[in-house]
This record gives sequence, structure tokens and C-alpha cells, in this order.
Amino acid sequence: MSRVEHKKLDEQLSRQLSTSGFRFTPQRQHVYDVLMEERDHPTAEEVFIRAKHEMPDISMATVYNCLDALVQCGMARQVNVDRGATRFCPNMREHCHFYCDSCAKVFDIDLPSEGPSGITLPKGFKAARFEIAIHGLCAKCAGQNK
Amino acid sequence: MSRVEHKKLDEQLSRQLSTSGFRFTPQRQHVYDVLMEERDHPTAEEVFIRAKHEMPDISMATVYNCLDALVQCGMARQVNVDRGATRFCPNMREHCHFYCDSCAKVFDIDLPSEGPSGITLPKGFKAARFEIAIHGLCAKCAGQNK
DNA sequence: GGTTTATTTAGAATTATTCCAAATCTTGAC
DNA sequence: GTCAAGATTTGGAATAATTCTAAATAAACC
Repeated sequence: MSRVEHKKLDEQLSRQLSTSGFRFTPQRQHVYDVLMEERDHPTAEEVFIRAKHEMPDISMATVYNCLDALVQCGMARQVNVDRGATRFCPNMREHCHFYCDSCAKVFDIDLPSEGPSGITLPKGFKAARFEIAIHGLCAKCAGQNK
Repeated sequence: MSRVEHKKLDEQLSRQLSTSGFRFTPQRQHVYDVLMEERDHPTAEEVFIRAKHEMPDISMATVYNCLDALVQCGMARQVNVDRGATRFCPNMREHCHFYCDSCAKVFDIDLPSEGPSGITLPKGFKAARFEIAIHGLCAKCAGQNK
């Protein structure tokens, strides 16, 4: 990522955080950077390990706090696909997740722009967002199990 | 549930279990009954508490084992909507879940028969099933927060 | 600069789930 | 029916994931 792009992201992060009543701190910035560096789906533990490289004194509690703040201010998504640890995803484009039941990897899958259609909620229910998770085998695992 | 209906369900359960290579045990039967009694979305812990009423010696490990067997043989679904404990759902009709962000209750929402359309998986990926979770406020909580 | 409030920190506590080894049950072969 | 093999159950220990706590630090505001 270029320096300019990087700065742009930081500004967006700062804006989003303060809009939701959070402060823009070095830790939150760093956790966000770490998430953006590899656009995969790390657990809080994995984020912690990666974050420590550049910021050795950061604590696990802070990582959870930062991730929560990022999720709440709309800069990251929280992904729950199985019984294991919650994963975090910095991809805010409209997309859903493919979970490989064999290797447990999570993949982003683009979604046609409109939400799921034809679903009728009970009266009074207010939907804020939706999550689609597809389970199955990724290309690699599907190939091996043949 | 009438005695006849009950027997029918047991037979179906027995069949499904053995098809997947599992044995039909009193514990599995009871855990299934407990799930069917209140068609809500209990955690393993809640299932354990309910199961103990009629079967006081059942252990937590067995409850996990039974729930896993039920999920694997297609008699229950595993529901992961948030960071909390996994929930279990005996409703095998085509449906998705509404998760109330305020009271944390889970509701079943009927789904139009066809799966999510217009999603293109990468080459080689094999989808087995999909889960849709809608987040928002249930009628009760939406009313209060007004 | 001082006050207020949010954030960070380390570690303890809690919650959720899995693992283990011994006892028990099921099943199928004889 | 009896026996061996394998699956299941059990209680408890172990692990993993997350939250809580209280003190120290940092940011925002006047």
C-alpha cells in the first residue's frame, strides 16, 4: 500500500471511530493496519500475535477492545462460522463467507448488490444487516477428497 | 406431541443416526426429545440442564457428543450468530435465523424455497449448505427503544 | 495546565469446549 | 446365548476463548 493510500485509510478510520464515539488511538490504528495487511480472517489471537511484531507491549485485552471498536464503527466485520474463535474481516464490501469444512479456511465471496430477497420478517422486526455463510469444500480440499 | 407422533420421530432419528454410522442410544434420543420439546435455540449448557430433569446422570460431555451426532446426521442444526456459545436448532425446515442484537434471542425465519441466488463461487468450490443470519431488533426490543 | 473521561495494561476470572481413560453398553460372529 | 470388538458414556481435568478488574496512562476539553 502506498503512503498516500495508507494515510487516507487512517483518516477514514479516525473519522469512523469518532463518529461512533470512540477515540483514535495508536493501538486501534495498528490493529486496523494489521487487519488490512493480510486480508484474511484472523482470530483475535492471531491479530494479537501479528500486532505484537510492531507493538510488543500491546495486550490481548486491548486487541479485543480495538477489534470491538472497529466492528462497531463499521471498519471491520465479525465472522462466526463455527464453534471456534470469532474471526475478523476488514473487507467491508458487500460479500459473504465461504467456510471450508475440511481445512476451516474462510473465503470472501462477492455478493450481488441486493440483499437476500423474498424474506419476510415478522411484524415489528427491524433488520440491520445480514450475514450469509456458505459451507462446503474449497477448491483445494474438493480436489484432494476426490 | 401425541404418542404416535413421538414414536415416528424416534424411528426417524434412529434411521438417520445409523445411516451416518451412529448408534441410537437413550441419551441421543433424550437429547433430541429435549430439543424438540421447546423449539428454541438452546446452548449446549441449556440442553444439559433440561436433559438432566429426566436423566440426572447424563454428563456434559455426552450432551456435546449427542448434539454433534444430531447435527452430523441431519436432525439438528448448529447456529453460530455471535461470540457466545453455539446454539442448537431442531428445525430442519428451510429457514434462516434472526438474531436480536438487543436481547440476544434467536428467531426462525422462513425462507423462500430456493437458496441464495446469483452467488458465484470460485472454480472448484463445492457448496454443501448455506446459513443466513439476519441481525437487528426483534419486535419487542424495537418497540422499547423507540 | 488541570480535570474529566476513555483507553490500555496485566493478570485473574469466567465461560465454552475438548480431551482423557476407565467403565459400560451394542453389535455382530460364533 | 456368549464373546470380542468397537462405540458410547462418564466425570474430571485440560484447554481455549473471552470478559472482567483495578491501577496506570493518555486524550479531549475547558
